[in-house]
Amino acid sequence: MTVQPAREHRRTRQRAAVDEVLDETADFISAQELHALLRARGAGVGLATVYRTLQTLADDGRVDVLRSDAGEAVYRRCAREEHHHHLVCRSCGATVEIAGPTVERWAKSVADQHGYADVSHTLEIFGTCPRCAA
Amino acid sequence: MTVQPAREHRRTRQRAAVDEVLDETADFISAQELHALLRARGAGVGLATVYRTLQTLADDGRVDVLRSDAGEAVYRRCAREEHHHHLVCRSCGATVEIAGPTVERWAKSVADQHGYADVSHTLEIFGTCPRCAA
DNA sequence: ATCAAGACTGACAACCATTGTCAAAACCTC
DNA sequence: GAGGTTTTGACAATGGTTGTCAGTCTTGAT
Repeated sequence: MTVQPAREHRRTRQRAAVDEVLDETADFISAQELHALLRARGAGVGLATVYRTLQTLADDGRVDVLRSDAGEAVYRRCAREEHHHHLVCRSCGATVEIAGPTVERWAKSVADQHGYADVSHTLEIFGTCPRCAA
Repeated sequence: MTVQPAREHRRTRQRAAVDEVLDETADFISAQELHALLRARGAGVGLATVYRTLQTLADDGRVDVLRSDAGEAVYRRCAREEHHHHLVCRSCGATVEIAGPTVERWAKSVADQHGYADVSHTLEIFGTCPRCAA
């Protein structure tokens, strides 16, 4: 078997459209919002397709997913590939990516202490950004 | 005992029932599960009431809420009142409460660095507990 | 006890994000 | 192009959660 870099999915107009929106959008966006945006923009894409595309991207680690307070899943294309966290503005959604080796180690050690294996964790920080606080 | 600091809600059979289940349950439980459990136990309580009761408890900070991977809200009565986190078994749900002053400070400082005010954060650790790993 | 006021309840409908379905369309390889 | 596979999209179905509203229960006062 030849080395398969990562061409597992086909390039289609719909996926390109979703990708484009993700590139232009700095903040987390929900599948519904993305769908509405595409429709408004003329390049309509089926809702189911939007969901499938986002899910695929998330599975491949190409976008980050987290849950809004309402429990809705929101997506965002992130700059760094490695594991990281987010500092999100509660008011406008402005997001800063955070790398926290300290926390990673801490989480690991806490889990070890209690004998938990296969550890993963979620960590998001919320606050009011400088612009919204003004 | 005459001093009633915060009797904002009435005591009813239904709320007592929900409370009881929460006391007996060490792991996070969903509203649906709680409702089924009550029904099976004979002390039926309306589903809407279960939801309302849990929401009220959560608002009052009497139970912790977090979202399962499926996006379902799950509830748990916690031992400590102060802010803390959880180490949850991915398989059986066994939960350990964790206090992490280090993380609290870290989160605060990260937020400060970026000028974010009014900071809060969510942090949960998932893993496989010793018993499930066996 | 009794009562009135209003908080609480529950069966059911309504919501809404998300997923399943499946025939038609798009795509790639030969 | 032809054939086989992947993708799409309109629509139905699912499932957790919230809204509704008339009837019931608590509570504090009488």
